[in-house]
Amino acid sequence: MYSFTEENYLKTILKLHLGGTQVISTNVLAESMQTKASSVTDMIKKLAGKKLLKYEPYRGCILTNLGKSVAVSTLRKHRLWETFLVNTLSFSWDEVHEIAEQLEHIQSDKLIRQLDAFLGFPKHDPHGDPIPQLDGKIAASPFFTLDQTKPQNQLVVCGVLNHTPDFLKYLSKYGIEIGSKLSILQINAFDRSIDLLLNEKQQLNLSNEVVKNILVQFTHQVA
Amino acid sequence: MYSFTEENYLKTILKLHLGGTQVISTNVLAESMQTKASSVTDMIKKLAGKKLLKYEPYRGCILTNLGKSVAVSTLRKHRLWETFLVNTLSFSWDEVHEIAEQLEHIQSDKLIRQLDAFLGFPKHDPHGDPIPQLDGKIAASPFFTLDQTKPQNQLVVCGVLNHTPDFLKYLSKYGIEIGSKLSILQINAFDRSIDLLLNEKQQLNLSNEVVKNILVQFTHQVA
DNA sequence: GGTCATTTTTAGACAAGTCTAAATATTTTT
DNA sequence: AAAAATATTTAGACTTGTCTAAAAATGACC
Repeated sequence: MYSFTEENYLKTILKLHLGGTQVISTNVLAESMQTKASSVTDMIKKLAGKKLLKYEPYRGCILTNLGKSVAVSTLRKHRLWETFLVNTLSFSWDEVHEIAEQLEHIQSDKLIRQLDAFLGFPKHDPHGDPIPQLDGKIAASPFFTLDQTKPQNQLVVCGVLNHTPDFLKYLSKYGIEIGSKLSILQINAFDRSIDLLLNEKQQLNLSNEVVKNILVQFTHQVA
Repeated sequence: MYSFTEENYLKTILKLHLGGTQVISTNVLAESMQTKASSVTDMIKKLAGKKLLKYEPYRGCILTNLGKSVAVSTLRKHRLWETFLVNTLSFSWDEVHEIAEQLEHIQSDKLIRQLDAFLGFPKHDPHGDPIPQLDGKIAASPFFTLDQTKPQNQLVVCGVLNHTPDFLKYLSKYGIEIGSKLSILQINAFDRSIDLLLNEKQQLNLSNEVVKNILVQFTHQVA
């Protein structure tokens, strides 16, 4: 129905919308897509022609409901495939993004329905991001970032905001993964780093840069 | 590494080779690829330039070892994905070809290794075709077509030669599937149709056209 | 409100893969 | 072995998505 490239543009615009931007400028989109502004202008015109987004020259673009539904569906496929790769094929969370970028474009509604059922209708992907449901609804994340915590909080790691392999490998090195238990010992005001106890045995200090990118929730809640 | 289109050409040429043709002519390839001869000439030149096949103008082409290894790898991916769709995601054997045509182009060696392991290193896909192994070896099929049988033979259905949804649905209608047991009652000389007993209870007559496209082996052997 | 810097669009070109129509080889027929 | 039929290749054009370089619009500053 839509090409790989069209789906990638729509997905990127959706992510920028979800990140809080109403109107997406050509340059911002070019940056996100790792391409040139002139290429973006061409593609935006094409997508506007297909009623997938609204475009005002020199102003930027906004997804239409149609465009949003295509983008959400692509995001749903991406996150389901990531879940499959980690849960079923034993990949680690830093290896799956590239492969899911390819798999998300496979065309078959039944394939995705069956995959969803096989995985047990998961609510979150391996990075803790919510998986859009069939009706297009994207649950608000019940998680918050570790830099919003207080001393003595008992937390569980639920996801990350930075998905780069470098960051994910850094966490793996310290044994931090989805489900890891964190007890906050102290928040250091001068550099906003956090001292904590990992899984009730290992004491660690994490920099603010790391802490900002870790999603957590309180221990008593259930994912 | 290679584009979807390049992989599809190589895979199609390999299938024609496996069907017994040494040198593949432009028109035959155009027919198989559902495209025009002029397009085939262009692509063949390109593939020859990449050392994937040998091409003599007006004569035809033959895969090189390099081209063969790419084609076999694509065929391996195709058949592993078909197995996954049927065994894991509950698809029926007439629904999987189209989806596997897309999935076979996903680029990740690790993905295929993990998928193979998850499926338990299957030897045959859901149509009974051998799955090429990692080293590139394609097992000769131990199966023969049902029209080569004799009365009183006890057989098991192992695959089909015709993969069209129409044919597969026809078989499904009579309850014939991989593993079905067939007892040959009589071979009718005038139309070469066969009377047989399906799964020890249902008597059937199958036309020669159908019988030619069903792969079987003797009951005592193990797939 | 005019000048300057920035952002965005346009114009023209390129690569991949396809097509039609015309030209050229090859094979078959006589 | 020449004529006719068939197979194959070439030439030129089209589509999708990209790029560079130049032109135009926008916004900021004084």
